[in-house]
Amino acid sequence: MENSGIAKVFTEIAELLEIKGDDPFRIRSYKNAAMVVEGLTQSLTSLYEQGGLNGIPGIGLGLRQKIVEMLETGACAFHDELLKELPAGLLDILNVRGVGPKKAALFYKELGISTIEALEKAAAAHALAGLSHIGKKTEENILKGIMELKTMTGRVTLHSAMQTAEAIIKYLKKTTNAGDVQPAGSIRRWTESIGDIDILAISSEHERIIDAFVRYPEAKETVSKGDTKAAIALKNGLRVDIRVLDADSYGSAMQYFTGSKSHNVIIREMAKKKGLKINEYGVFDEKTGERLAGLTEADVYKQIGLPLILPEYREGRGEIEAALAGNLPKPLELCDIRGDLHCHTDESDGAHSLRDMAQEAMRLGYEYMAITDHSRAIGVAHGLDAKRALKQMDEIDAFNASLKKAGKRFVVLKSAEVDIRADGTLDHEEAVLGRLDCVVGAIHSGWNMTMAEMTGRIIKGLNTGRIDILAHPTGRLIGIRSAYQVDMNAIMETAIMTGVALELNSSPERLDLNDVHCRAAMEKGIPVAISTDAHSASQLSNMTYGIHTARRGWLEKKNVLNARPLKELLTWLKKRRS
DNA sequence: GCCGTTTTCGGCCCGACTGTTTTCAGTCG
Repeated sequence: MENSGIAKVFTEIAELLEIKGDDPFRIRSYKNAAMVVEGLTQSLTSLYEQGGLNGIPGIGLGLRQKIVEMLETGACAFHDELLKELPAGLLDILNVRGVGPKKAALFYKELGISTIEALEKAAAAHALAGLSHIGKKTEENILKGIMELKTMTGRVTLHSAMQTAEAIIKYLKKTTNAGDVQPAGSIRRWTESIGDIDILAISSEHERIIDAFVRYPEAKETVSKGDTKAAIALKNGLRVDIRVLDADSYGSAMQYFTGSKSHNVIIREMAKKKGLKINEYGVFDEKTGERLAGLTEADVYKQIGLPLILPEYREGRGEIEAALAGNLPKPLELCDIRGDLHCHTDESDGAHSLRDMAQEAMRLGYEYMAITDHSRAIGVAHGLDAKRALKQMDEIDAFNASLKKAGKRFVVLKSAEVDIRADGTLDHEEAVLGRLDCVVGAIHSGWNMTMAEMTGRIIKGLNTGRIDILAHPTGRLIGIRSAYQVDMNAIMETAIMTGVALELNSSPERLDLNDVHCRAAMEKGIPVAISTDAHSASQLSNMTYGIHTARRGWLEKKNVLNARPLKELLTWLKKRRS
């Protein structure tokens, strides 16, 4: 079993125990374990083989035994037992907004409801009202919740959520006198996809802000509305939460509202041990009630003996332990990037010429860029055959010469995004490969290959010794296409052996490597190339998404191939060719 | 079920909003 499968079992156990009304703290342990497993940089299988299952925080004896059981047998007896007691359909019912474990248990016990369809029927027939604490309004909300589930857009890319958030913030600033309105939550942590948008507004006129918010023209309905918080559902299906607080609570409010939940739970536990209480209003002495901090986030962290932890690190994945030990990564900055190593021109499927792309790269302050047009296997992208590739290289040489003559300190690297064919061979001949400064290998076909086939294909490609960077290593498109089946651990081991760098593709639809893979690469000492895969000049600025994803993976400047100055990069490339 | 310079037993984050109630349970983040 893979980590994600094990995490899913733990989540389901937690949910089933909730429906059963089990000990809430036991439930929390299972939920926490699911998140811990999800954030591990190594597969549990390999940890188990190396005897490394001990010492994972949040995984004690009981959970460890269940992990071993799942690795050895592929199933968890406790999970199976619970599913014999309770129908699996109850887990679906929990996805209906407004229905939690208590109501699901009530409907099941009293009416035998165990599927969403049955729940919908019962609500429509007014069979629910009359049960304890259930009235007409609850029935309406359940029907609404089911409708919402059916038409749900699901999660959206960070990029799309940011645009929506910006529009709402602009509207609020225009229509009210809010001092400060900012995105918080997962947007501020730069998670790869967003389930709902969180906005924090600082103002003393709470009511005015809330009123304006629920009247937002793109809002389909008001989900909830109170004195300090409200929620709306947008016409596009996204949900937006707002919280309005006074200026002196800015730091604590931002800290609270940025999350993540697991990070905040740890922070508050730490505070409690120190006799403090942290909420969105500030940090308080638990005994005297005296307010000790709240104006800035740094003050909040300082009260519990921590330095300010950047939002990207706040996932409850060891950042607090690292902060205590003074081992937090030095945050990567956009200005650390010296060049882009994956860009297309109108020679293949890009929109702009070599010259236009280079000019934009220079404007961004880069020292270099690699032009990586497709190889011929990508027919739809007008991929280059040997003749065209060699001709493009001549053009790049001439262009570089003209830059040098003009006194410009900028170099275009002769490069290509070469397909690794289904049989593991490369889609350019030696005459082309031998003349390139930098070779980016990529998979663009055969999505249905088995894990063994795909992994073998990529490993064979890397073992040709011709590939310098493996582009978008898992091939996923966020919310559109899941990653192909591939053993990333084996790929990384091959990358170490062959000295190949892995790409963090900064396109908001890709972000591939993802954060967890980035961290694994960092731990293994594999250099990561943060590239945009730009198909137009403006897409070169997608680098920002790569930077923040890299931060989420704890990458530092020293881990990033294209944070190296040109001279060092060329030395690295040359060494690989000798 | 986890965890420990207050504890190996007894703790385990915190608050807002809704709908159902006559003071609060359930849900959510």
